[in-house]
Amino acid sequence: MLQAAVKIVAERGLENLTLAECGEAAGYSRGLAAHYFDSKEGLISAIANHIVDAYTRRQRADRRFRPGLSGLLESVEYYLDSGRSNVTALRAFHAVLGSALKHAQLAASIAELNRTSVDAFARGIRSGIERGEIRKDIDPDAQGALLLSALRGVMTQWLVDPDHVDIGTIKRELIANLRRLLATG
Amino acid sequence: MLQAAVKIVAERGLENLTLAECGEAAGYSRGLAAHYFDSKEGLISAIANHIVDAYTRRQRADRRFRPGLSGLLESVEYYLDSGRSNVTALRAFHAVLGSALKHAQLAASIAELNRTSVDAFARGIRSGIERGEIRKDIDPDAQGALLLSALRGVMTQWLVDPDHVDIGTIKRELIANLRRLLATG
Amino acid sequence: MLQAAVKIVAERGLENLTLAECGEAAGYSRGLAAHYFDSKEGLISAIANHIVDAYTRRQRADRRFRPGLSGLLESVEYYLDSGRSNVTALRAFHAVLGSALKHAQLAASIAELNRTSVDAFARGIRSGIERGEIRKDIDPDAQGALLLSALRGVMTQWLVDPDHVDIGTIKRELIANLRRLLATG
Amino acid sequence: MLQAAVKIVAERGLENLTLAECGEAAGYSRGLAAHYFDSKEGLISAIANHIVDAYTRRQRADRRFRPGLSGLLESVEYYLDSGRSNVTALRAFHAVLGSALKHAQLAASIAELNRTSVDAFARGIRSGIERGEIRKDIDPDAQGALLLSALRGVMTQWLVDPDHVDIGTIKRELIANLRRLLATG
DNA sequence: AATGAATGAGCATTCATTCAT
DNA sequence: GATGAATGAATGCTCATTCAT
Repeated sequence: MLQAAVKIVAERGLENLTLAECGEAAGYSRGLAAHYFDSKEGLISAIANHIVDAYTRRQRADRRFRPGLSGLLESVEYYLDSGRSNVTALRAFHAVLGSALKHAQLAASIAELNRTSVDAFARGIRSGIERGEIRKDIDPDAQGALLLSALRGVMTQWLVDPDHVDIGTIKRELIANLRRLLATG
Repeated sequence: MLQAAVKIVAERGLENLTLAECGEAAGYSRGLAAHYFDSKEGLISAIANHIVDAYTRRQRADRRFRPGLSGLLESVEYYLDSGRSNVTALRAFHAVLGSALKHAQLAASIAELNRTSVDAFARGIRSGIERGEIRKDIDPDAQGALLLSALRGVMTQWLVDPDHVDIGTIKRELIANLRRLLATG
Repeated sequence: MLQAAVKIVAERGLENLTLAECGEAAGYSRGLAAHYFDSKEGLISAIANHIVDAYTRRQRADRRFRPGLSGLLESVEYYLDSGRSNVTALRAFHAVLGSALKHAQLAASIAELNRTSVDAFARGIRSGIERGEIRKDIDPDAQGALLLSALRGVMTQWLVDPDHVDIGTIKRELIANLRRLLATG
Repeated sequence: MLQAAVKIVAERGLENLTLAECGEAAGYSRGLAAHYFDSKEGLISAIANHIVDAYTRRQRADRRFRPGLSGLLESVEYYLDSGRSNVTALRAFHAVLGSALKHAQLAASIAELNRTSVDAFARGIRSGIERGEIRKDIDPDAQGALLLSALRGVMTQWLVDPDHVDIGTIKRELIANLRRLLATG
């Protein structure tokens, strides 16, 4: 039933999903979603977690982050490519991100997701520093926050206007930026 | 009446605003908003435009973008500082951004806003290139898109978790990044 | 709309009245009752007060309590006769009395009604004492409570089984009781 | 399971008891009550009978009605005292009485209960008459109905407003009334 | 220009009921 | 004997919408 809901969330957002529609889209009765999730809030919470989990799991399941600068750059490329090739999951994920501020419960788990994501980039940067591939005079945490912002922001712009946002060009430019910014010597 | 609605949108999002509440919050009757805006969609459209206008107007009203690299860096600083000092407007603006995908009408105007914003940064970069302050081998449009992404993304992370996102540090790091990336020589 | 609801309450009780049915029974739309009374609780409260008011108003509107023992006996007779001749109002009134324990709000106003009703009988007794028609060695308040109990209890028994409860005989017996109990000498 | 339901009925009334809650309150599954009682109506019927039985059994179990006037007065005292000392059973019993009018099935058994109760008092009176302790010129059935009304009505008033209804005083006054009314000579 | 009455659709929620273990 | 999954109807509640003034 969760999977059936992802598509609806991708199309119309988290709060426009109704309990009845959720049950019917999964091939069950109108009342089943309410029976399982107890309340609208419970449904939103469950769906949101599922969407976030599915999105982040995909990022990591297919490929392990490799250490060092090249691993970081690969993960950046992969982030942009996988988003572009799976629009439904991307839209659903961004719908959840956009609803975080309206639901205290969601805000907490999105805040945690953000910290985890920033941390993953920061760890990649630190491993590059240890290897001598990345310069020491930068702040890994701040750079991680900026990198996550850039990646999500590019996808946001692309979702709202795919014809005028060239992910390919932007991706190349971002990779070049990172090389210039981070690479030693 | 528009102003009274901004606060509500900042707190509960664009679609959770009701026509009656909108009228009453402005000190009028429950029916006035419906009378003015005809329909819910009309209200959403008007409020969204007002929020976007108010937000972008603020960015430009106080100060004119100065040309060249230093003007670009100033505008970056100003973006982050003004967002942090006016949370209501910031939340309302991001609420509108987050609702863009669910409303075809909104999507068009947000897409235009994005193009305009990216363009403003791109023009700043080009003016820096003309002055010889910014290197030539970068793509001004892609860099504009990345810069806008970074700025909005940082504010998004801060809104959802202000205690764990240090805008000051990130701002310094971003400015340093831009100097390294863009400056000639 | 209140009047239309009384009949339903008399037939099926206070809590089995639905907002939609209430509006339709009054010749309006299904949603009007909710619009007027805001909530189910508001409806119950309004209807209950109206039923109690209508019942007690009838008791006093038609005839003023006359002072002294004869006035008291007249009011006792009238209570039993008017209940028997207006079954709908009686059933509605007893439905409200029976629901008092389940609704804190109702409990308070029924408690007040009880005090007022007991007081009215107590005052009648005291006026009889002053006139020398009623003996002094009784407790007017306790007698008032007992009298109210008897009157309501008789009607309750009659409502549930009209064929086996002979109000006429009981009324005569009650009047005779009161003469023997209260009369001086 | 029946016992577990009595408490709920005492608190929230007969029809606000749900089948699932009934099973869970007894420490079983949500579905057991439905399995035992088949339907909601079956549950209400069973619970109501159990409550009435438990209440009347208590009245008679501890003590046998003794014959004559003194036995009658004792039973009156016991009715008021036992109700006051076991509020849950009293509330549950009155909840059933109050629901009688809404359920044809219940109405029949409550009508029978009323006849039986009135009859018990009438028999007590008749035994007093036979002994020469109670005057002959009264109607035992009507007096029984009035006595039952008084007892139940006092408890009803006390339940809804225990602070303003003094059962002790009323009890003494009622006993005195009965002596004056019924005693020969 | 502004208000308020009235409507009706949409949705969350509760709960009796059925059915398969 | 007992449990749990699943259904669908009933209902309270919110709101956009319309209309009359």
